[in-house]
Amino acid sequence: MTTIKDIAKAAGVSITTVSRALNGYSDVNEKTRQKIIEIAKQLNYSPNTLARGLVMNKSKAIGLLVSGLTRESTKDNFTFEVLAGVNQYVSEVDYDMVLFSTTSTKQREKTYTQLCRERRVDGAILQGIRVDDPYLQEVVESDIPCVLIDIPIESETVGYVTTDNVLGAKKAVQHLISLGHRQIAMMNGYEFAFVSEQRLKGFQEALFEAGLPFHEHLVANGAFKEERAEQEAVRLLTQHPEITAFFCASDLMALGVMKAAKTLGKRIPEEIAIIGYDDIILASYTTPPLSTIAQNKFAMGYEAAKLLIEMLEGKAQSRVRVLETELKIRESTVKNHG
Amino acid sequence: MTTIKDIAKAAGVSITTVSRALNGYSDVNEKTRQKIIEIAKQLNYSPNTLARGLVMNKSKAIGLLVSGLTRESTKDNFTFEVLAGVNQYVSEVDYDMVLFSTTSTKQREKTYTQLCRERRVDGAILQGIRVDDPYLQEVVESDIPCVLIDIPIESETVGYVTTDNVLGAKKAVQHLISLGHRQIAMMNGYEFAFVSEQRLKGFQEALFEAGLPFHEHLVANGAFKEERAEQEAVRLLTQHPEITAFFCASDLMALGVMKAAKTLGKRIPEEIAIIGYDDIILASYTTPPLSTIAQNKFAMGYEAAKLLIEMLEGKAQSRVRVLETELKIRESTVKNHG
DNA sequence: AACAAAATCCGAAACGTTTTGGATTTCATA
DNA sequence: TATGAAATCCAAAACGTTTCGGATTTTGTT
Repeated sequence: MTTIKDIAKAAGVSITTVSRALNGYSDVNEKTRQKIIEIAKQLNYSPNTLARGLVMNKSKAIGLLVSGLTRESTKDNFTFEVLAGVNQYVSEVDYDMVLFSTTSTKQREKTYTQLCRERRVDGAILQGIRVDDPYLQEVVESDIPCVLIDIPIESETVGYVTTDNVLGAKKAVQHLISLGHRQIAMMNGYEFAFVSEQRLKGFQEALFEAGLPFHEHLVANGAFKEERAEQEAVRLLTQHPEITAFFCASDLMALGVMKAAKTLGKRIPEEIAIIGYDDIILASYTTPPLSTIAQNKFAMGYEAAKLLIEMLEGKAQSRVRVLETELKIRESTVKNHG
Repeated sequence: MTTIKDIAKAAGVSITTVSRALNGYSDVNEKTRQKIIEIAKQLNYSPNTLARGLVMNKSKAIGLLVSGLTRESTKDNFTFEVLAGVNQYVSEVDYDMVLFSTTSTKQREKTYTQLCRERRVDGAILQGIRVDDPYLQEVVESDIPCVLIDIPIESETVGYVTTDNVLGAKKAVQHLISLGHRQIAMMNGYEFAFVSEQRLKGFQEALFEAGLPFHEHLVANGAFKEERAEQEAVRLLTQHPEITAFFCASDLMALGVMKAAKTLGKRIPEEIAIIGYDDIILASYTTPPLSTIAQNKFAMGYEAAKLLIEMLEGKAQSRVRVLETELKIRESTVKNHG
C-alpha cells in the first residue's frame, strides 16, 4: 500500500510537500503539485484515514447508534428510512458512518460512549433508544456531540430532531371529529415516551377545541407493539362498545387494532374508523388501506445528520429541528375517498 | 482523553507494560495488572482504535457496501434485513461495521475500493450491487477480502453467499403445477442477473420434469420493479389469455402482477394464481396474501459476515455459502388454505 | 547589482498504540 | 553462595499522516 513517503521519494520532494500538495495548500508550486498528483494516481495512492485521524484528532466519521436493528423490527421501516436519510447527507459531505447496534446477545458489555470513543467518531446520532435506557444519560453527559431522534434533550453538545407530534395527533383527531366521531379512543405507546406524551396532548387539544370531553378510560397503552395493541383494543372495544373511532400512536399498533376490529366483527370504517401514525409501507397495503399521519422518516435522518455536522463544524444556528407531518386519508377512516 | 501514557505515569510503570497488561499478555505480574486495570477504569480509559489500527495494520472493522439505501427502496426490506444480519454477527465478534452507500448525488467520485482502503476496513460485504456495475470488477480484483451477496464470484480473496435459486424457483413452479396449472408465465428480473438466470433455470426444470413444454414467449423481464412488472403482466395476460398462473422472480414484481390482474378483472387465485419470491413483509399483507418463496435475508447477512470474518482470520473452509429457501403457501395461489 | 519580499520547500515533532529485543529482578537448585 | 532459568519489566522503533517553524529559492524593485 503506497504512502505519502513513496510519493515523496518518486517525486523528489519532502513528505511535507506531498501532504500539502495533496491537501491543496497554496504554498506549493503548481507544477510540483501536478507532478505529485500525477504520481499519486500512478501509484494508486489512498490516504490512510487512521493516520490522519490520529494526528488531527478527528475521524470524519459519525456513529449511528440504533437499537431497532433486529430481525423483528423489519415491519417497522422507521429505522431503515432514518438510516437512509443519515446516509444520504453524510455521503454528500464526505463523512463516513459507522453503525453501532446494541442487539448483541452479550448485551451491553460496552456502553455507547465507549463505542464512540474507541472508534473516535466525531459525533453520534441516536435512534430508537428508549428514554429509560441507562446509557442514554451517559452519552448525553459525555462530551461527544450528538443528536437524538424524538428525544427532546438539549445542551451545549446535544440537539435533537423530531416532528410536531402535538399538531400531528391533533390533525388526526380533527379528521376523525370532522367525520362525525364523538367517542374516540386512543391507542398510545409507553407512558413515559416523549412522542406518546406529545401525541396524547394533541389528542386532548383536538377534543377540547371541538368541545368534546376527554375520557381517561378510552386511552390504552399498546407499547408500540402490534400484538399488545390488539389485546388492548379488544379489551377497550368490548368494555366500551360506544367507541366509533381509534387514533393510534403508531401504524404498527393500528395494524393490531384493525385485527381486533376484525376479530370482533366490526367493519372498518363503517362501524369503527382507525387512523395510525408514521405512514409505514404496510399502511397503504392493508385492507382497508390505513389512514395515517405521515412522518418523513428519511428527512428526519437527513436533518439529524445535517444538524450534527453543523454542530461539529460550529455553524449550527440552533440545536433543534422540528419537521412537519402530513395527514394521509385512506379507507380506514372514510369509504372510497377521492 | 486519557492514554496509556497517563496510566503508565499513574501506575509508575512503562507504557509497554500498560499495553501488555491491558491486552492480557502473560509477562506481566498479576498484581501490577490489577493495579493497571484499576487505574484505567478510574481514568475512564478507552483505547484509541485509530492508533491501534495504524500500527497493527488492521482495523477490526468491515465495510458494508450497499446500493439499495435509497428512499425508494424501502418497500423492499431486503437490504435492511441483510444489514441487520450482518450487524448481528459483527457485534457478536466485536467488530465494527462502516456503511458505504453509493447513492450520493455526485455519483461515484470515489470507487468502492478507495472507500475501503481509505477507511482501512479489513474486508467488505457487497449487497445490491449490480453485476454490470463497473466498480464490481475493481473491488473483486483488488486485494480486499470481500463477500458478495447473490453474485457467484470466487477467488482467493472473494467469496459469496446466496440461496439455492434453482431449487427455490422449482419449488414455486412445482407448487403451481400441483394445483393443476399448465400455462404458467414467468416474470423475471434482468436478463443478466445471476438470480434471474438461476430462477429461470428452476422454472424450466420444473416444467420439464412435469412433462410440460417451455414457452419462451411466456417469460417477461420486469426489471425487479413493481411498475414495470405490472406493464409487462398486462401485456402478457392480454396477448396470452390462456395463462392461469404467474411465477414472479420477486415479491415486488408480484405486487405489480397482482395489480395487473386486478386491472384486467381477473380474480386471484381463481382465474390467475400468483407466486412471488423473497417473502418481503408486504407479502403477507396484500389482498389476497401472496404465496412466495421465502429467503432468510437476515441469515444471508449473518452468514456473509461470518464467512468474511472467517476468511479474514484464515479459517474459512470454503468461500461459498448456499442457504435454503422455503415455500410459503398463502391465498394468492390457493383459496383458504389451512 | 543589491535587497526585500514573496514563493516554495523541508526537518522534525507529534498523535497513541504495538512489538521487538533485550535488561533486570526473582527464584529454585546445586 | 553461586548460577542458571523463569518471571517481570522497559526503551525505542514503527505505523502514516499533519503541522510548526524556519530555510532556501525566486522574483520584483530600485
